[in-house]
Amino acid sequence: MKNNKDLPVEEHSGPLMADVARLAGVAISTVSRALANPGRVNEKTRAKIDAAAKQLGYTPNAMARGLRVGKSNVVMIVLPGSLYYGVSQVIPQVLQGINRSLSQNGYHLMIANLDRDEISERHILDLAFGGTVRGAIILSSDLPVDGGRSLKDSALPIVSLLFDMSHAALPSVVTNDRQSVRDATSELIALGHRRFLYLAGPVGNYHDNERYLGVLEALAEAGLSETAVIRSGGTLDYQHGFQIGVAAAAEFADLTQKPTAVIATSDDMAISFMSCVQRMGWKIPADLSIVSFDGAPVCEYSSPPLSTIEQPVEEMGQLAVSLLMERIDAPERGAATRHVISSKLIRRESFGPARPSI
Amino acid sequence: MKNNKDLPVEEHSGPLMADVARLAGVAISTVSRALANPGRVNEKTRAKIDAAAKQLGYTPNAMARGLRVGKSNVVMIVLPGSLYYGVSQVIPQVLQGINRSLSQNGYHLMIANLDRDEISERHILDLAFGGTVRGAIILSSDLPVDGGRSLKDSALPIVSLLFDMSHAALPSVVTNDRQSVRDATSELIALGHRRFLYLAGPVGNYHDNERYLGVLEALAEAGLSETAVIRSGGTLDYQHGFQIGVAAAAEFADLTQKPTAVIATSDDMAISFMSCVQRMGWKIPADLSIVSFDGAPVCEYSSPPLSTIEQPVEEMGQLAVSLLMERIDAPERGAATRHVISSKLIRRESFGPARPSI
DNA sequence: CAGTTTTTGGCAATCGTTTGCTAAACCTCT
DNA sequence: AGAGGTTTAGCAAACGATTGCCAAAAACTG
Repeated sequence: MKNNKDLPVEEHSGPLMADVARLAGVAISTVSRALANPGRVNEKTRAKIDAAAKQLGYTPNAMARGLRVGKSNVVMIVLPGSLYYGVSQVIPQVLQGINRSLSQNGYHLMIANLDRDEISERHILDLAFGGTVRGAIILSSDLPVDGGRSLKDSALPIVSLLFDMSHAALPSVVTNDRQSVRDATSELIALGHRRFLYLAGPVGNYHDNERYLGVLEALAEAGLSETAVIRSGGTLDYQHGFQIGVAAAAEFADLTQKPTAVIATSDDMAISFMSCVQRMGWKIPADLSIVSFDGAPVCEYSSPPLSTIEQPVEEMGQLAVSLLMERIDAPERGAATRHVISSKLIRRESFGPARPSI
Repeated sequence: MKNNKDLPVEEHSGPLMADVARLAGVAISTVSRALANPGRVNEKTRAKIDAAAKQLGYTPNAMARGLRVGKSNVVMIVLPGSLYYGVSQVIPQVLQGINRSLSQNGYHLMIANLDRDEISERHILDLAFGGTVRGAIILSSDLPVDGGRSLKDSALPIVSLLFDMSHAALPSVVTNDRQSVRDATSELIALGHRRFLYLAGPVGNYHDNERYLGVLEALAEAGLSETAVIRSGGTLDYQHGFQIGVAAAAEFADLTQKPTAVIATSDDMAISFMSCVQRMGWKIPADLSIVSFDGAPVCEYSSPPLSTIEQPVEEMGQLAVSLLMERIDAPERGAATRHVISSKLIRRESFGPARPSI
């Protein structure tokens, strides 16, 4: 094993556990036990070993360990297409929170982008089935499939974030999209608004569904008809939020009976919508109230400052991680619970009482 | 090897290469060669093997392969603290571009957050020295150190992105911060501006240095004194861009001799500054011209639309990846080249001729 | 059909660590 | 000093793939 015959160099990599053992004057198995198990080795020798390891700058080979014990310390996050883009900052904040929590648990974060193409799906499945990752957090309503393999029937612990996938047996961490939009809408109704414009995400999308239902519920509760709200958009993905807002502004300009309040499902849409509509001469909030979703920091600095429903993404990310840790530690496959963390409306100047008449 | 004595179950993981070999009726070494080497095996048997692999849903174990061949297919990106936050979207776009390029090269992306604390530095070094990652792209001007280990003297191929670290023997991909700011400043001078306010990033920061130098160079070229520019900020990190802008607005209000043009080193600062200053009654661009840096999409929708120097971050990310691939393939340790990709000023309504007099 | 080339099959070593085992070494306490 | 209990050494077998080697088999060639 250590008879490196007559090969003088071993440039390939750093010091091995055998080197540490030799320097510390102990057996290799003792080193292994000292570094991994807490109590199985005497304190004095452990100190000796630690010193030797530090002196050599020894770092255990993660792949060798992973291969042996059959597990890795990597978690992957599956992100839909380019959900980056724009301003909403939801994804970066999520990454931030998740990465921090994972670090504290001794895990690393790997990014897997779920584009529509076959190759990215295969990559994700390779990670999942190739033993590279120990668990996954997904931000998408459909799991990748390739050939005979599917994330769904992998033994990998998975937690869904932002999307409610508890029906698919995945523990899910979501915000109360519907309720928070419903509350916001009710508030607008209380301010006298009776006609609404809803800026939609892609039709069929979980968030768009929920938020729109929130609007409808508020209307119903107030005894208003569903015709009180006009849907705009629905074809583009959230990543094209700005375009959606621009298009919606044009649509708004053409309406004969103008709504007095706008509910946007992302800050991007709201920002570009507001900008366009102001350029056309409408006053916010005098002519038109606007409320949007996400809670991007920039909303505070638009003119007027934009009211938005803030998602506690960092907190959600942390919860997702701790759920994942539970699943990893105790792989009992029951109880796909749904955890809701409430968003809250940040009230700013972009909305106010409805204009008396239109 | 395959005499699993009398253990009935092997739930641990999916099918092995041995299973594929058995199903395809070939030897295990043939399977290995078929899946890795392109030409070493007959086309017919390779097809048989592929079919068997697909039927079983076989995925090679990445850690076993990695251990054997001594390399992984993971690249890590080292991000400074929480550079996320805000609106500038530089980081998310960088991640996007890098991840896409890496995927095309068969690599995966791992995120390593370089917070100030010791634990995160250790994590990064564990990744580097533990054989987990094959290369690194860093977005920071200082490399992590822990105990006797330092990224600097690891054999890991590293490429620096956004920061010029060619002096530290790292190939670097940067934009022409200085030149682009200089050009923008010159343009403002040509419009009659003679007094400037510069919204600074943290003092000592590479980008802040470069961009400020750009301003100074433009002033010098026009025969103006350095006193023509007032620096504001310099204490907070870029992640607190909004706060910097707010503080700068207050500072601006107190100035007895007002500048007529503002040069901000990030979009965040510019946005919050503009918002505050407008609220105080100043008109943009009539009273004050503003130009900022980054090229966040949202700038198009502020009021007035914000002029900004757009960094081609996606392109820079791609270049960084291809440089890294070169380093990986040919680990000759020479030529730490510096690659510059030009940013360009996007002219919008936030700047114009200087107000006749102040 | 013999001779040559291409393709496979087996075998075995290897990557660096973990872990079960037995026996030896050490320590503590009467 | 010997009993009883901890620790450690040393050995060896994993983990799942890659790879060099040689012989066997198959496929071509003339």
